[in-house]
Amino acid sequence: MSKEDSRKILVKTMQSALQSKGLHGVGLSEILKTAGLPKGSLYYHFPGGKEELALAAIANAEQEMARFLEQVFARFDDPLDALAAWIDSALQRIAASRFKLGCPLAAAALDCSPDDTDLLLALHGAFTNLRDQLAAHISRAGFPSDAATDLAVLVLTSYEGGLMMARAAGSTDPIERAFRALLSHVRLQQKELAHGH
Amino acid sequence: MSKEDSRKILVKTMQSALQSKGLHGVGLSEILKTAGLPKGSLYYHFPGGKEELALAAIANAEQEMARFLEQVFARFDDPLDALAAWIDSALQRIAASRFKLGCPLAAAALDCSPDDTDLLLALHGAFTNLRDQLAAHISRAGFPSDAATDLAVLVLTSYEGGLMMARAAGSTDPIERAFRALLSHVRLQQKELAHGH
DNA sequence: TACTACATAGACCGATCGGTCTATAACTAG
DNA sequence: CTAGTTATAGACCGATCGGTCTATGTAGTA
Repeated sequence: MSKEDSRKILVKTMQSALQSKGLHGVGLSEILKTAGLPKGSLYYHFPGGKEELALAAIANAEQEMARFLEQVFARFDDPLDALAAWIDSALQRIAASRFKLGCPLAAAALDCSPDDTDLLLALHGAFTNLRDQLAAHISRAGFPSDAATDLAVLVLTSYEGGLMMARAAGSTDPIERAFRALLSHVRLQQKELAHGH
Repeated sequence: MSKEDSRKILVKTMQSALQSKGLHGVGLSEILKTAGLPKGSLYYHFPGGKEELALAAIANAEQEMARFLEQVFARFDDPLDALAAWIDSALQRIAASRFKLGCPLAAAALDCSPDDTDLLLALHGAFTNLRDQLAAHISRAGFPSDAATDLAVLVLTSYEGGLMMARAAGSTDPIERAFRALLSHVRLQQKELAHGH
C-alpha cells in the first residue's frame, strides 16, 4: 500500500467519524480499526496525532464541499436554482445515511475546547472561503456585494443548523422548511431588485 | 447543602460544559471539580450517570431558552422587533463569553453517537417545542400558519448555525450577517402580505 | 546482494475515562 | 439517645484514551 493510499484512507475515516460522532466521540483505536491500519501508520503520516489528522480531515471536507458547490453552480444559469439543487442533493445524502451524518466542520467546531486555536482557525478559514464562494455566485443573481455576503452567511448558517436539527429529528424536515422559507423570501427580494427599487 | 442545591449545581455545570466543550469533550472528574462535589453526589442524584445528567442539562437549557423567548416576545408589539431584540441579546451574551459558549443542544446533537436514541429524542423534542413557540409568535406578525412554521425553523437553524460559526470565527459577524439578511427579507414579505397579495 | 529509505506492525505506557462500592457525616423522627 | 434516612466523600475498578517506541517488512538503488 502506497504512502498516499494510507493517508487518504485515514483522512476519509476521520472525516466520516467527525460527521457521525464528533471529535472526542471517536477514539483513535476505532478509527484505525475502521481504516484497517495500525497505529504506526497513523503516527508516521500524522506525527501530530489526532489533531493533525482532524485538521487534514477538515481541510479535505472543505475542499470537497467547495468543489461540489462549484459543480452545482456551473450547471444552472440562475444561482438561486443552483442553491435549490444543492439543498436537494444534500437532503438525499442525509436521508441516505439515515440521518447519521452531519457536517464535519460543525462537529469539530462544537466539540473542541475554546482554546484549541489551531482547529478553530482552520474552521474559520474554511467557513470564510465557503461564504465568499457562495457570495460570489449569489451576487450574480442581482444582489449587491454586501447583501450577497449577508445572504451567503444566512445560507451557510441555515445549512449547518439544519443539518444539526435534521440529525436530532431523524428527518429532513428542518432543512426543507428552512430553505423553503429562505428561498421564497430571497426570490421576492430578487423581484424587488429587478423592478429597480 | 440541600438535595436541590447539589442537583442544580451539577445540572448547571454540565450545561455549561456542553456549551464550551461538548458531551465527550469534558470528563466527569472535571465537572465534579468545577461543581465542587464528589462522585458520590453525582451518582446519588443521577443514578444514570453522565447521560442522565446530560439529559437534565438539555431539559434545563430548553426551559431557560423558552422562558427567555417568552419574556422577549412579551416586551414587543411587533414579533419581528422581538426577534431582533432576542438576537441582539444573544450577540451580547456570546461576545461576553469571548465566543466560548455555544448552544448546549447543538453541542449534544453533534457530539453524540447516532444511536444514542434517548439523547436525540430529547433534543428533537426541545427543538420542536422551541420551533412551535417561535411559530406561534411569528404568525402574529401576519404570516399564515405553514409559512410561520417554516420561518420559525429558518430562524432556529440560522441561530444554531450562527452560534457555531461565531465560535469558529471568534466574532459575532456570522450571526449579525445572517439575521440582517433574514430580517430584511422577512420585513419585505410582511409588507407584501399587508398589501393583500 | 547489500544498503537505504519508506511504511507497517503492534506491544507498551501513564493518564484518564465512566462507573461501582463502602464508609461516614448530617439531619429527623421516635 | 437511638434508629433511620439523606447526602456526601472518595477509594477503587477495568476499560480505553492518545501517544511513544522498537522491530519488521518492503521497494528502489547501487
